[in-house]
Amino acid sequence: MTDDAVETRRTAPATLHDVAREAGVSLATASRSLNGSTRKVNEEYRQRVLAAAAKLNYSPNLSAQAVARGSTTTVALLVADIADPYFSQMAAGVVREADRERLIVTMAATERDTERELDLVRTLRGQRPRVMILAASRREDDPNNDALEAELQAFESNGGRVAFVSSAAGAFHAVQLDNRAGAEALARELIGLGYRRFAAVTGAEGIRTADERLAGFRAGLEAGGGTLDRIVRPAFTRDGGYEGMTQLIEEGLDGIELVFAGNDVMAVGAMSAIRDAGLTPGTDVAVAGFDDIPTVRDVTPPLTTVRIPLEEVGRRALRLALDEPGAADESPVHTEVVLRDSTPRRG
Amino acid sequence: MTDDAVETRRTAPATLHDVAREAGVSLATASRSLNGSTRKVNEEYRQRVLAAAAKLNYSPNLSAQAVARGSTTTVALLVADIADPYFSQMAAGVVREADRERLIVTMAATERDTERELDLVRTLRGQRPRVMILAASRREDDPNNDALEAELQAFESNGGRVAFVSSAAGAFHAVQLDNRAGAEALARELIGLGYRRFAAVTGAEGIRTADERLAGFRAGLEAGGGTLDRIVRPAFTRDGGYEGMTQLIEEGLDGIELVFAGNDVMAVGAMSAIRDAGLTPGTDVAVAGFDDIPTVRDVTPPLTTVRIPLEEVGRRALRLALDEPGAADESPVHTEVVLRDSTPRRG
DNA sequence: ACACGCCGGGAAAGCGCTATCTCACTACGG
DNA sequence: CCGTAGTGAGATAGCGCTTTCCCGGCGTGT
Repeated sequence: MTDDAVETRRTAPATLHDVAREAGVSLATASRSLNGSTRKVNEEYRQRVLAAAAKLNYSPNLSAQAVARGSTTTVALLVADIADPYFSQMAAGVVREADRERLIVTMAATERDTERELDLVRTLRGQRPRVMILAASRREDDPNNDALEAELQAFESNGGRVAFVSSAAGAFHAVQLDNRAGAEALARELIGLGYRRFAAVTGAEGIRTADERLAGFRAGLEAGGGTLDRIVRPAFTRDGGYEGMTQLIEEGLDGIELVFAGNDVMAVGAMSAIRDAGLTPGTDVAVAGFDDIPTVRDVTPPLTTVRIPLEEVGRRALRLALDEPGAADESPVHTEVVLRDSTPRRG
Repeated sequence: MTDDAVETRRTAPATLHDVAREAGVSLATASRSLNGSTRKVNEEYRQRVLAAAAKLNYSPNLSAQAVARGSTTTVALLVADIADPYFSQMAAGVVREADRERLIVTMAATERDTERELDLVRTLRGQRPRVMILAASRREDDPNNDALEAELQAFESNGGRVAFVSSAAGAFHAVQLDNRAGAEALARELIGLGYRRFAAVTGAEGIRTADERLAGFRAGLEAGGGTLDRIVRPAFTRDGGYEGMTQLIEEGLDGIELVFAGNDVMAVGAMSAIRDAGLTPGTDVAVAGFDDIPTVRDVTPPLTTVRIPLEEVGRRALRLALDEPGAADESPVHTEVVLRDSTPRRG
């Protein structure tokens, strides 16, 4: 009694060869019947092949097809953190659009480590995906940037397509998020609501997204006569927001009316910190974020933020990579200030 | 002047053959040098091959490897909705564990459509993944269940591994979520806090997760002398929660002290509905959820819920599929009631 | 000194497919 | 009635790899 006898009989998957034999046709005919070949095939044969395939529970081996065809049906997606709503919303968009194109998405997380990112790009390149979408946040001065660019360049010159999600992506196509303009518009609106004295809680210097948003916000304030009195730069995460806000409170808010968080998860963390300090967000100190992740409608008070249509961003990233260069819409994604109760009009 | 001349020279990726030629060794030696073969290869040759590979920016074609080896390094993951934190947290766990094993994750979303799910399983089977993880919610009586089971059975008999995330998965391995016990424990605790009259807002009948949680909750109440006065069953989503709660309020809460939502996103929606109706969640009517997604710490008041370690669930699902049968830990995942301010002690 | 095993490189046979090429067969115009 | 285009099925040459299998060269024991 061998081990094999114990578990369910393990059989190799049916191959096209098996199907052809079962149907009594040649390999070529079987292949032509099962996937839209240009060649016509006698209807009777076709039916025989289809029946045989069904009978044998045939499932075409995508790897073999990829090797034979010299191209895959795969899209690779790189994000910083899958559990972060910012990225998971985007990923949902990519997956949805990929599905429409009957493409399969492989997903990896850089965990915000550029070394890892480079590694992942190298590995994923082995898949020969049609497209690689890089949505993980870029850092300005990273030592790995050059290597990454080289790797992607190689990928493109081998016929792959690259799409970034970011504001600028060097030589590559990108879905442009106009962080600067969005933050600037937000600042103006807040000034309009009567705020004058601000602080910012945002990610470390060098994270491009964080830098751009801060710069835009500052520009908007200056134009309107507001002042950015304090800036803290903890991690670009929910806990970073909490921590940064706590620090701000401990050092004394003295007069700060509104805290601008570099993204929504930070804003949410900041609100918790405010509350834990015995203050009321919105009333004692206003809070604004960026992204408009779903959660922020449900916190109290609902958060003022800059809306980015994240799912659409994901979809557009894929389209951008798939469509003929030129045909694709490379205009910046439309962002929009959404005022909610976390920034009440100031008496 | 051809089109080719316009864009960057498009060259085929370097093949192992190219590397071998460049290094002046045979194909076999190149192959053996570049991936941990059992066979030893002369250190000098090895270095030559490595250098050649680096020079040519060689990236092994994973599809070709898969065909030649007859096995892949892929894991397929099916979830209902990637943007839903419940699933994205789990996905993050799967991806992390997969990364540890140097496996690549391909991800698809069923959008809660069992037809699609079946389709996706069929497609993904073509990848010949080592593992398929099905985390999308099961429905009790779905007409596609048999076909799905057959498909998975075929996959397993071809040497693939299947792991479900759910309470029961027929013949397949599963990471068990003890929804029933969790909900029952929650009910007991709530009774202990002084609540007696309850309503439930949960997903449609037939969604196994929803049914089990409701049954458990009911059992807990009965044991403790509480009553479940009303049940509404909208969609199993945030908006469903909002809608269900609105309905409850419109029909009159008369005496209901606490609303149990079938999951956290529903609870969050319900809290918004309560607030939009001019009431205060926690004070006017208490709310409890299930899952403990990150968001619920940050809503006001923080939500009482049953904690599921979602990331761990994802990791365990992969381990379960990868490890030798028997070696894997198939005990139900530990759930834990987390009392927060949305259910203050009563009277 | 010689047979014998071991070591490790190279040739080559696949892996499951696709796509090109071949070729028997039909149909049709001159 | 023959030559010539189509047609469409089948044979086959790959695709980029891995992994046998073969074989020459070396070290050892007698």
